Amino acid sequence: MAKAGLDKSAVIAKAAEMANSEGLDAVTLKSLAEVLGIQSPSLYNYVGSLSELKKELMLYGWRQLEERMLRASAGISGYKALREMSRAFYNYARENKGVFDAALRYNKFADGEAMAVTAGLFDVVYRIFEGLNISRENSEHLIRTMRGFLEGFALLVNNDAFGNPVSVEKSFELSLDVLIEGIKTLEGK
Amino acid sequence: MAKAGLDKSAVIAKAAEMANSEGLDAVTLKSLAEVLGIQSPSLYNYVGSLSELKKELMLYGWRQLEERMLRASAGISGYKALREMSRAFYNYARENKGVFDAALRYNKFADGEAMAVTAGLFDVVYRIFEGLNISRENSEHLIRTMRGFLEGFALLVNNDAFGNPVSVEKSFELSLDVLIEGIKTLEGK
DNA sequence: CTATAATACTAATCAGATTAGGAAAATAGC
DNA sequence: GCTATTTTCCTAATCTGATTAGTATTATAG
Repeated sequence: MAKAGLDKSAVIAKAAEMANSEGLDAVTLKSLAEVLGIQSPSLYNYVGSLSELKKELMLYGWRQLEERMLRASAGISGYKALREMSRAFYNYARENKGVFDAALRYNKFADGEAMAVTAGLFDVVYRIFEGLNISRENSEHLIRTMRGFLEGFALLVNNDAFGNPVSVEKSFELSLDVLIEGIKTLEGK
Repeated sequence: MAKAGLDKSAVIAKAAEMANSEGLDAVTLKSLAEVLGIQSPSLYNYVGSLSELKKELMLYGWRQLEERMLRASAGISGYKALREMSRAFYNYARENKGVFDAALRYNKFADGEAMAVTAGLFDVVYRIFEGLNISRENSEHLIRTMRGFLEGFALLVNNDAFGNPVSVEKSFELSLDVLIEGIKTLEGK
């Protein structure tokens, strides 16, 4: 029995790949082990349990999302930054359905880990709102507005929940327009 | 073996109750059968499988949501109606975590059934936007904006994903303010 | 009062997670 | 390079919960 030369991050990465191509529920210890060429009990050398694996997938997703969003907003500010970050979020969700699904489903604040992973992101968004002359308190509310919209919209799209043929891309852009116009009324408040 | 006097809707209702009190994942055929006082294989007289049961729970949720939202907007129009409907949605999600969770997770358009259940709701929302002199095309986009926000925000709240102590109720109200101000810029377009 | 359908049950089977115990490969320290 | 330790992997076994098969009993239709 030659060793497979795996490590924890390789296992998570393969699980992410599977989740994206076949759906989060298709990731079982059994199926993952098979793809990795080992027996399922051997996976316990890398993760403590299936639910821990899913949690790792959640953190993996938030890390990648943060990275993409920070990159997207680098060097710009104001509404343009907000828009670019939002698009980066949406694009990631579209291109990584399974991981995004995990990011949402296991997005419990309880354990604090997810919070730590995205702390940098929050800082940037607060700074954007600061630049727009929006009070800290309102920024806290607005972050929730944006999170709610972005996560909900992406979830709906990924679930094919929008039944009619109207362009989803256009809906996303118009939604950002609407949100931004609304946020403008809070400048200086 | 005296018959339990069950029927499909009683089974779904009990499953809903369990989902709300113990979480959607706590609803298994085993646990549900136990609560109903029967053996788990007997459940197959009412539902075809566990996943069918979950789908029924999803439809059950959308039906209740529709009913509450229609009631909330009866007799009013415009932004007031939009606000009341949104609050009804939010309150339902807060008070029925498990069922709401099912409503989101199984909210695939694919099978059309979910669509049929909420068709009446859509009609009303289109009418509200019509009353605001917003074009049909923009209404289609705006419904998606609202759905995205409402579903995402409620999901985040239910998952305790908002880590800081700022009032969530206030965030919800301010979010509605922002959305409505944004929508106002589309009147007549 | 019978024929049929509906509702339960028990006994099995199956899939997948997890645990236990042990062997081979890699690695650390000498 | 050699031995002790750790790591990685395996097989065998257990457990939980879904699902199927086959059967008995209760309700209901006529």
